[in-house]
Amino acid sequence: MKQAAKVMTLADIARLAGVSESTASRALRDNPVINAQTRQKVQQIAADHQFKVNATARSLRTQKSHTIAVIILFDAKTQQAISDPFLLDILGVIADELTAKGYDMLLSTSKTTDKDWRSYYFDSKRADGLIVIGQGEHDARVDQLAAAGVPFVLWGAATGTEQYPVIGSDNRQGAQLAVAHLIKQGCKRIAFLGDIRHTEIEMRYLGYQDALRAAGIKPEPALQLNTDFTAQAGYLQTQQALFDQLASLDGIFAASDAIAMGAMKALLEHGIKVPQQVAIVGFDDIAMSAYCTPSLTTVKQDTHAGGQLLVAELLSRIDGGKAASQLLPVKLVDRQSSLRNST
Amino acid sequence: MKQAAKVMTLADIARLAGVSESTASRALRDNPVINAQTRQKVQQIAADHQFKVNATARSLRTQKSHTIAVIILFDAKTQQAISDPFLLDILGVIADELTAKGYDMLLSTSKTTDKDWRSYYFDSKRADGLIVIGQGEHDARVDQLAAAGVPFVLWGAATGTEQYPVIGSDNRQGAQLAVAHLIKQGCKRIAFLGDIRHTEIEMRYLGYQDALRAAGIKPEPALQLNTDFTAQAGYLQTQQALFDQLASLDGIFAASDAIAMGAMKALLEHGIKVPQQVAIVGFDDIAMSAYCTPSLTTVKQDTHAGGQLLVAELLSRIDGGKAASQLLPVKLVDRQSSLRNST
DNA sequence: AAGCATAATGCAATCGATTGCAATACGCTT
DNA sequence: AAGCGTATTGCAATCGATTGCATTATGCTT
Repeated sequence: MKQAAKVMTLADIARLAGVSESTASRALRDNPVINAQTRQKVQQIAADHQFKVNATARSLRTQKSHTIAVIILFDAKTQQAISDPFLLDILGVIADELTAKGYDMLLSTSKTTDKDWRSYYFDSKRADGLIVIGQGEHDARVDQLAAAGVPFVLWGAATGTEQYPVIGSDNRQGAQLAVAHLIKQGCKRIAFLGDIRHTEIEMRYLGYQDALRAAGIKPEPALQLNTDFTAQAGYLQTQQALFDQLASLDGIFAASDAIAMGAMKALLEHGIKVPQQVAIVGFDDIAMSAYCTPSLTTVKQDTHAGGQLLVAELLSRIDGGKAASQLLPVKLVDRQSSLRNST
Repeated sequence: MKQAAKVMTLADIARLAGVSESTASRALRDNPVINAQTRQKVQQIAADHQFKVNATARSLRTQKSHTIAVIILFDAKTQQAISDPFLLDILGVIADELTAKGYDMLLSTSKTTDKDWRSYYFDSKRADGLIVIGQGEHDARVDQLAAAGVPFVLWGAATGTEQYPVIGSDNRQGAQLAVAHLIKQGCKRIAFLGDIRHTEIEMRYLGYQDALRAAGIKPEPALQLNTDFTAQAGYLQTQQALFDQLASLDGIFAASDAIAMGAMKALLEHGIKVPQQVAIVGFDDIAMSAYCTPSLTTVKQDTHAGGQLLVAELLSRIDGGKAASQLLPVKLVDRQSSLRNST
């Protein structure tokens, strides 16, 4: 029993059913040109033997692998995305959606994968299409995919100039909501912690500026502090800001919840009361945000809808349809870190 | 340029090199039966055209897909693992290690995948082997893989009775270290928050009991509280414990950092000082643990070594070698949540 | 020059599922 | 019974890379 038995092929199933291989193949696929009785018979025999067709043989013949490659794209110099709960959320949804649609999912990260995605995944028939998560700092490989007409979609921020479908949250509006909320809580001098060299963060910075201007506050460039996507970076950057005598800060908008938590830790360590002295808002609504102390006000991204859309748009594209960029709504989730009871 | 050009095949490369397809194939693989000059010539032409052999054709002929399926196994009724940073850490390492070894990684979750892993992944040649992450509550599919002789390894807790290789941290020792630390900090009555129906957590409970007994403290069954792997479950369970008049609690050992953070939130909300009144230790050392307030004492699992070992053992097995269960060392990382300065 | 050993290469079969088209079977109408 | 139309099935080719074995080429020795 320990020894792997010889794996059955379609030929074995056909023999047991007393039909040819081609009939067995068509019957298994429920092709109506085959008589219903024959179909049922073949399918039963296959089920009895837990038979699955050889996927590689099928892929070679049909020129379709029924596999999607998902690539997590980030900078070699940042460790952020790899442990970001937001990322795992969206990966889980993608995996489940692909499974439901009969596709397998290949996963890799751009950290160690310097290969040409087109030839490696698409031309060599490993995958029928690609989902790229993240934009890094404008990776040329994404442009190459688009130029080559490879079916793919990207999770990130659409600027409107891309030649490929981008799906992502309305970063600009999310940031605007967050900063408007901080202003409403009485904040006058709000720092922005995030790396605007990333398109998504750049859009959040625009929303930050929108909210400031709408309140008649002139944005100060010195309050925009490039920060990697880790709690550690948020902590160190906030410590630096306090040392740099940005002591008149009364608000922080962080480009991610991880950054926000690090910043909050630095503030509390300096005896600064959150939110009374400095209020904080993050972005993502990861599961932990409700359970840190104080709980974190944040902008919620709908990872579920995002994952579903990525899959739906890509499969539409693969099936010959069009894939369009889409902007997902965001929502402010207010919690302790920003609520000053200043009604 | 937008239109996908016809994909080159090995036959095209062979024609350009002026050799047969079999020579081209052998040359591309650097087979020494082919003259070095011929090899170099073929390889150069392939590189000039960014040529990759058709993966499905190769798999069919060689009977090897060079793909590993990674399955995240958890209960349908728990949402835990899907957003656990610990999980993403280990997935990232596995992905990178497999890439480095020339393998692709398929990812799926057991939530929506009820298929027979043997026939779906192994018999149908989608994958050469499997890595299963987690044990859930003794999933029969794992036993079936072992019985069928499918090459796989599992991340979890080894009880010593498994017929397959299990790789995981020394959960028992980790818990023992954590609880011994709490006792050293003066804790007398320590709750255990975790679901012992999971083997890993059961081992942690054994370590918890070991430490209590070593200190001459009799373990109280009422202090073991089944808790799902979420911060929310930790929060609710701790609130319940406080309501149940477990007010004489002075320590909490949580089976994961997420649970610990939820528990800490509940304590702080009740005005209970951490660690002065109740000290807390978690398990995992996720990135956030250092940045919550107070920072969380925890048991560090070496996800990097774990991911590497999972891959190494599985590939050894696939190559005809033996794969052995391995226990990884753990380490207590002490931080604010448990340090009472009670020297 | 002939013979032998070794190096290098190519032919053809193989892997297992699918599918176009031809052949066969069946049912109905005249 | 013959003819026609439709349903059902099977043959054989195909997909593209790999590899066993035969063939050819080359170099060395006698």
